[in-house]
Amino acid sequence: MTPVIFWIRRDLRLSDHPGLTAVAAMGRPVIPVFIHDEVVETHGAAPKWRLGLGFAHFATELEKIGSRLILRRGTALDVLQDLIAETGAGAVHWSRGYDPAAIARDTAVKSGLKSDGIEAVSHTGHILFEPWTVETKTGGFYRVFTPLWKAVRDLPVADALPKVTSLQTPDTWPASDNLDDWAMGAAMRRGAAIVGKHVRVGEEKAQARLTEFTQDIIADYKETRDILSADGTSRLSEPLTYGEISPRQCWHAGWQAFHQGKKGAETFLKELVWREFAYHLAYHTPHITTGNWRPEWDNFPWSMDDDAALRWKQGRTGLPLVDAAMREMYVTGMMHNRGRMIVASYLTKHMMTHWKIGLDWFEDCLIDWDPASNAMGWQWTAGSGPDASPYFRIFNPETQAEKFDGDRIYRATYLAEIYANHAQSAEDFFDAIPKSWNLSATDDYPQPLVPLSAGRERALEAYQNRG
DNA sequence: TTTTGAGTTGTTCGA
DNA sequence: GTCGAACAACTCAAA
Repeated sequence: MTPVIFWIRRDLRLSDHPGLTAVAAMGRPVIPVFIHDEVVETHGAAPKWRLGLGFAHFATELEKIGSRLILRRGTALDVLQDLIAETGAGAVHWSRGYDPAAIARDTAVKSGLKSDGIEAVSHTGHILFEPWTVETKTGGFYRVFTPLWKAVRDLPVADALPKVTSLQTPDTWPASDNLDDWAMGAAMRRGAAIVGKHVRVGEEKAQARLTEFTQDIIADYKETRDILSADGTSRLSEPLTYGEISPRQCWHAGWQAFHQGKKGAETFLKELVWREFAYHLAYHTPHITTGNWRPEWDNFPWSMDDDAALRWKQGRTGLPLVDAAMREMYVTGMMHNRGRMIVASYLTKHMMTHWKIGLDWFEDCLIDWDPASNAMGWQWTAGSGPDASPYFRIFNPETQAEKFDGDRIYRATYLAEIYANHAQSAEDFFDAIPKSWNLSATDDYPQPLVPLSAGRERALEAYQNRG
């Protein structure tokens, strides 16, 4: 009866957890371990900090069912080999990842363990449909969203599994690092206390949000999800990122709402499939996370990380809606979906700045950062990605403000220079930012960094003449 | 193999 | 103010 190591990564839940359910059923002691490994090492400030909150909370959930979460730091394979030597474990199980960094790490771990004679098993759970199981009629993977949606929307999805309520414990627990020593929030110079007011950590809150969303919000989701100041989106991206809720539970809840006649549910289900699409693309074309998905964009005259890009990061472009959205992200760790499109369009089109600058900044700031969705979203906006936006689709931040923030509530929440001390969030921004930015709430609001009309014309011409 | 229809999220202009 | 067309051409998926 040798112990089994369950390697926890982005699957911080007890409900509908195929891997954990499988090891619980093996009748052997289970040692859950989280490794601060080579992938975690590279995370941006906010995702890393939020991940720390996530597994600290999950550790307490494991303790409630009589288990523990062992913390170790180092290269994943080395740490696992050490733990196997210490505990006599004969197997390591984990939930599969699909982005290039996870795949590279896990491939090395699997072959290393197998050559040691250790059983290494990966389980499903992070996405709905395994990328290699969804194919076009001619045998390739989908490069366009709508055909993928039509292909998967009626596929069977297994029922959610019941919550794991007990795990056998080993005779002696291996030593664990002290979480505080890892300083997961060390790079959060923007003030974890401020962003901390907005995070929702753990499975219980995720389940409650799914219930609230499918009961009260989903019916009008198609319309209200676009209103910037409304509570009209699912806000499930944060727990989905860390596996605090399973996509399968979201899928079934969405279909249930749909069958109750809540029309907006279909739009929500499509959003879940967009998440699938991003992971399938990351799996089949891993370069999507690092370079232009369409190589013909490699010679486009992008600006890089210059003073203009800094002003975009600071929310000082002079376009109120762009700046409000950038500050929403800085203060809350989240940005409304429509805000993401608007700031991305302004950066890549009006400013003609490389999407990679935006991708990296989002990776540093977003508590719901997801490697696959972030890459797909930026390339979609820039036009360099699959199923990309046509070159002439350039968001006008003023028109968008009229349509989706007509009452100015969203802008007023975050822009102290224009809407003086209107809301706590505007003050929080100036408390959170680095001193080196040298910004104050009483500064004059700047003129537009790139005027809308001229910027649009310039982008249209450059995009048209590409290649 | 060839053909056909379609393709997340927009803006502007002119009738 | 409202509405349809133009903004391009190409790739993708399926028949």
